[in-house]
Parts: sequence; C-alpha cells; structure tokens
Amino acid sequence: MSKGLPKRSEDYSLWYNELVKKAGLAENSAVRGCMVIKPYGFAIWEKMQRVLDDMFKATGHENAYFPLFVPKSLFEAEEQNAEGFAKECAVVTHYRLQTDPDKPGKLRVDPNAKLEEELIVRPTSEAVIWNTYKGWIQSYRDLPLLINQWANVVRWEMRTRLFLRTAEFLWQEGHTAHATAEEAIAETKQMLEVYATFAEQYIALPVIRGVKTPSERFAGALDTYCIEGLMQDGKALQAGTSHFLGQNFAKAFDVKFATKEGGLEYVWGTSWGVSTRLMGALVMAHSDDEGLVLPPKLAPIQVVIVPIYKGEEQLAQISEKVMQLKKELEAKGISVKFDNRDTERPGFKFAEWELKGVPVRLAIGARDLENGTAEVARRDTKEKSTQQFDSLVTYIPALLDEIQENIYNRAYTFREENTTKVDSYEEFKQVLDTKGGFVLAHWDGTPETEERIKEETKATIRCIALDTPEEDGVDMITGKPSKQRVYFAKAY
RNA sequence: CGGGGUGUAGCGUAGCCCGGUAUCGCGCCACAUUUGGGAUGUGGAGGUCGUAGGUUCGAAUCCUGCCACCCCGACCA
Repeated sequence: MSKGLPKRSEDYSLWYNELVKKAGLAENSAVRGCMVIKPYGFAIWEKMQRVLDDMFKATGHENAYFPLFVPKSLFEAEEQNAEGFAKECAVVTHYRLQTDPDKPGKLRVDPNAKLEEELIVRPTSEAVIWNTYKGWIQSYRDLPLLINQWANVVRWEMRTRLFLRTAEFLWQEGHTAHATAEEAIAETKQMLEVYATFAEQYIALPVIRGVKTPSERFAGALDTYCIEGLMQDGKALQAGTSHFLGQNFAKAFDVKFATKEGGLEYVWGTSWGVSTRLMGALVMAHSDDEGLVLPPKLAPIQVVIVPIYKGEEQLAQISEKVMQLKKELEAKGISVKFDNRDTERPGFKFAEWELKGVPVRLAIGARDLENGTAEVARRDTKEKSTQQFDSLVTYIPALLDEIQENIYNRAYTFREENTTKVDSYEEFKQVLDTKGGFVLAHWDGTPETEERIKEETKATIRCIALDTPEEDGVDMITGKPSKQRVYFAKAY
C-alpha cells in the first residue's frame, strides 16, 4: 500500500484512476481497453447485482441467458440499431488457429477456417433476443414477456477508462415484449424508476429522471429515458437507461401475436440496462482525497475493528470482546471485519481502511478494556467519538443508516448548488467554464441548436427532466419559444 | 482513429543526448524492538531495461515495426 493519492482539486481524472487502482477495485489488463475487476471491486458489484436482481424479480422479471455472438444477418436486421453500433463492433471471422509455418512456436489464423457468416460480439443483445422472442410469442397469452439477462458486452471504444468506459463491460439488460404501446411505455418508466430508486437509496446518488432528445436516443428506440447524476468535478454521468422500442424490433424480427379479438399484431418492446459504470458513479460521487467513501448499503465491509494492543495477552483479551460483538452485529446483517493482522500497525490500518472506504471503524485498546469503551470513527465525516462498548450493538446500525443518509444529502446539496438556471448564451458559457454542473436553460427543440451548443461548448442536453414544470421562455440562442427548461452539462 | 507524451524490480524513479548489462526511495523476506494515525534497526532477496527485429565486437542507450498507458480531439453506457 503506497501513501498518497493525487488531490481531486489538482487532477480529478488522475485522482479517480489512482483511487480505483489503489483501493483495489480494478486494474488495467493485458487486453486493450479491458479491465480486471479485483475482488474488492467485484464484491461491490455483487452487492449491486443482488439488490437490482431482487428489484427486477419484485417487478415480475425472470433471468435468462442469450449467446455472446450475433450472426451478422441478425445484427443488421434492425437498421437503426445496427448502424448505431456498427462502428464499435468486435467481429469474429475465423474459428481456428494453426502453427505458423514461418515462425516456429507461433500461431496464426488458419486461412481455411473462415466463417461462412461473421459473428458479431454483442454490443447489446436486442437482435439475438428478438430473434428468439419470435419463437416464444404467438398469442396475447404469452405477453407480457419480462426477461432480464446479466451479461458482458463489448463495444470497441477508442478511449477507455476504468469502469466508466471499457471495451468489455458487465451489465444487465432487460428485454420485454407487450401487447400495447401503453403497457410498454409503463414498463419503460417503471424500470427507470427502479434505477432511480437504486441510485438514490443504495448508491446514495441523487439522479435526474428524464428523457433523451432524439439525437441522444438509443439506436432503434422511439424514446430513451435516463437517470443522470452529477459527479464532484461538475460533469454529468448517465447512470442508467430505459428504452421504449415501439414496434421496431418486432417488425425487424417479425414478432407478432394473436389478439384476444382474433387479430394479428406486432408486439411492443422495451429494453433497459445499467452497467459496471455504476461503480464509477459510486467512486466519483462520494470519495475524497483520503480514498473511497462507500455508502453502507453497498460496502462489502461495513465495520472494521482494529485492535490496539501490546503483547499476545492483550490481543487475546480484545479478541474475546470483539468476536462477541462481531457475532451480534452479524446477526443484524452487518458485515464486520476484525483486522487482527500482526504485521501492520494501527496507523497503517486506519489509513488503509479509509482508502477502502469502510463506513465505520472501531478501535479498541487497553484503555477501552478498562473503561468499557471503544473509539468509533465514521468515514464520511472523519469524526471520532468514544462510545460505551455495550451500546455498540444498537449504536452502529443507527450510525450506518445515518452515514447512508448523510452522504446522500451531501451529494444532493452538491447537485443543488451546482445546478444553475441561465437565460442567455453568454451566461450559459460562463457557468460552464467557471462552475460546471447542470445548467437549466430553454431550448427550441431543434437538433440544429443542440448540435451548435455541443460544438461550441462541449455541453450536451443530458435530458428533459420528467418533473420539470412548464415554463414559457425563449431559446437562448435562436429566440424561438420554449415550454420548459432542459438539463445541459458536460458529461462523461 | 489523428496530435503530443511515457514505458527501467511489486510501485515511483536515475541512467539514454555522448553505446561497455543498471541508481535511489518505497515495498518485499528474516530477526529483534515496537503497536491509540501510514514504526525503527540489522541482514537479505528481487531486473528478459514494454515487445519483436536491425546496426555494432558490444545496446536500457542508436534505428524500425508492434503493444500498452497518460493527456488533447473525434466516438460512446
């Protein structure tokens, strides 16, 4: 464990990168653009998965698994979708290697093993799944079809960053089919709300629920809903999307169903997903110059106990008390780590667990044994207090809840302070340059204006928020009328 | 993919211009003393100098290709 993390204020992206590596979340791999997710990072992802999976099940979805490869002919069936992803696809063209006759000990692609039809490594699974749905759906009785899959996908990105953008990433993708547009839209919105709830209650990240402009829509969707969070450097991060696909994929893959009345109609689709990018959101939303600050609900270790002792005898005395406390806390569903390593000193352990973002740290030494106390340090505020040992079993669960709430509130306050209403383009540019964050401004609804702003300021329309009140105004550039403000920001 | 930069022990680095197999710190291992905020001493181990070629008696050093990473653009969850 090396000392010192770069400061957020000095170099935010360097800070992020170093933090992810030093906290043991992930590291770069031998494969271009692909990361290794390390045990501590994966433990957080597993917690996310479990919570989300439960939420999906609670809303009636089932898990299934579809192939990694998509035959090119299927991939190109829905044109918009195919075009949208075409530039970032990994393609399998051969199925065999052979020893290279020119280079001993080396392999080469067997030129005689060319695939009849190329296979695309899925960048998303609509094509394979809708092709499958064709065989699963005949009647209105088969609907709605509510499926989720946990999988990896590959998008050949030019520039990658740990968790935020990697060539291969882990995600879940829900794919549903419905008898009516209304039902599909309701599903789209329901899953957006599931994501928003997860972001706010678990990641402790307040998010804007909104809908994307046509130019930012998912390729092949009629509408893309999203949740947008604000990171500490004032840049926005799209944390999840939910798409209303209309009948686009049903038509492309000929998925029809017999209605109750005896008619034959195309089904209506949705798809929705969140990825390991949420890990990036988690890191960037709360962490500080000392390391990670994990929300208790997602922390693999919620409480770490560091014994402070001289000699074996004292350690044994402390251990006895600690093991009992550990058991009682674990009975309440709290994960506790007793760091009784004899190879590191307390100060080192303090720093290490701070780097790893453990929400609550207890220190127990000879002094505490005498007084029947323990020192309690909380990661979010760095405050330390001395508590009666016997009260810890009730004190700690309450403290964990308080920390969860506090970091949410902190992030919420930050977002509010960094959301600015502007009415002129001058002001707009000035806010983006100096303060960053979300900028609420009127927009005339045209892709031309949106594009111009993007080119001139690098800010994009993150979304049209679902709960924005109507407000008459004029576009800050063209002066054309506008009925509501939209969220602009520079984004990841 | 275009422009710029970097690659030397687990990590951070010196050496490169001007060729003669490598410097320092942290970490690691052993022992001892330590332990309430990143310990100290003594001894020790660890290097295909990103990689593949080339030039040369000899390459970390010069030349070429490739790979990876970082920064700035274009693309994007």
